[in-house]
Amino acid sequence: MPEPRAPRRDQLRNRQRLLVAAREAFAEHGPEIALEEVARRAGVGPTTLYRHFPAKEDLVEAVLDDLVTAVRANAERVLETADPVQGFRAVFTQSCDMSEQEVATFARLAGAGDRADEHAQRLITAVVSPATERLRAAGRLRADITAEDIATFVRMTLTAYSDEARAKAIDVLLDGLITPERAAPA
Amino acid sequence: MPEPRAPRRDQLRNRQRLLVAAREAFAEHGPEIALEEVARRAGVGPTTLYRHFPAKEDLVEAVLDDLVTAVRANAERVLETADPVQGFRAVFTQSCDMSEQEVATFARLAGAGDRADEHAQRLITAVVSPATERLRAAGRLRADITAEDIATFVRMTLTAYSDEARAKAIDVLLDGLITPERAAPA
DNA sequence: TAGAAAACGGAAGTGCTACTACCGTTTCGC
DNA sequence: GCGAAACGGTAGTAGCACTTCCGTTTTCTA
Repeated sequence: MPEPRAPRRDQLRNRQRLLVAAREAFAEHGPEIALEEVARRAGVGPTTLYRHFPAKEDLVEAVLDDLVTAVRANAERVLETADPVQGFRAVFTQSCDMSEQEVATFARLAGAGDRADEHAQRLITAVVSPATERLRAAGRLRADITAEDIATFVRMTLTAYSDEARAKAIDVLLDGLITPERAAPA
Repeated sequence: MPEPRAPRRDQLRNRQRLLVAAREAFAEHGPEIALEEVARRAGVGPTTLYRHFPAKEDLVEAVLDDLVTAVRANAERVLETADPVQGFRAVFTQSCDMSEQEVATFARLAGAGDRADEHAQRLITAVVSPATERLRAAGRLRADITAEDIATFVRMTLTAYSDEARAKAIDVLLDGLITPERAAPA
């Protein structure tokens, strides 16, 4: 069977423009904004938008992917240098502490329907999994806590109203999740 | 000026029917359900629904009020009998641990727009405030935590996916929020 | 219990939005 | 340069929030 042809440049360019426009539009107006407005901002026709993202939820998921990309890269970099506890703290904190606009956008999108919710959960789980497992291997993770749980906690903190409340929640959760160092094993 | 006439019986009855129907409908289908369907379930005409709740958000807020009523009564009863720490634990836990259906409904509604979000926050703050202040007065509340913060935490836990993850979050948060008893004061 | 006041039901209509279908035109890859 | 693929625009469908109008029924009250 023949190799499928590589995607055209204008296709990639338009997809990118749509993602950027959607991200901005969602940040300003939330997911209620009309898709035609997103298309107009991106400088493409409505049909092009629907060609790339057949349903609104597809666009929302793609924007969520976009938002998480930077966070994930950061998490991987941190894990290479920090010890398990500090690495976990950093990943957990900065997964919760994206820029204020990003947090607002993410929270609004993650609450925009079951499908977006689940997608956000999957994305965050992938981000926090390595740091969580490393913490567990070091014997410093509270018992019975899974990476899924951690992702849920992160997602929860994103729904906090103020940065202040979010910071407090992060603090309390971290305190409870990281167990104290035990005496050196035999 | 003359006393305004008392509300008619059919008005009150229809309002109640609408609230019950809306609660069920929201629980089953989330807030996306069409209002005409809610009216049909309640056995009233669409115009009657709009007379009682001019905007969909008004209906959502009213249902939230309804859902919180039982929880609040429970909280007040608990506070009269339990000591500050146990009272706080009970209020916090059962504010998070409504019946599974109630939690699902509440979470879906509380995420249904900014206005619903803020309303939910206000309601929960009112419920947890007394228990929080009593815990603070007993010197057992973590520093810098306000009743608003507690309400935020409770609301956060409602967005957890599974009952299991919610239970874990409650556990971790309670551990972090209640400070250990200090030596007897001078 | 009569009569006014108020709530009701139904139908029709507005405006917005997600999404589809069609089709001539432009842009790209080979 | 040629064919395939993506594009843009227009028109249309369907669903939903919300409004208006109006004749009918229910309820309160004197």
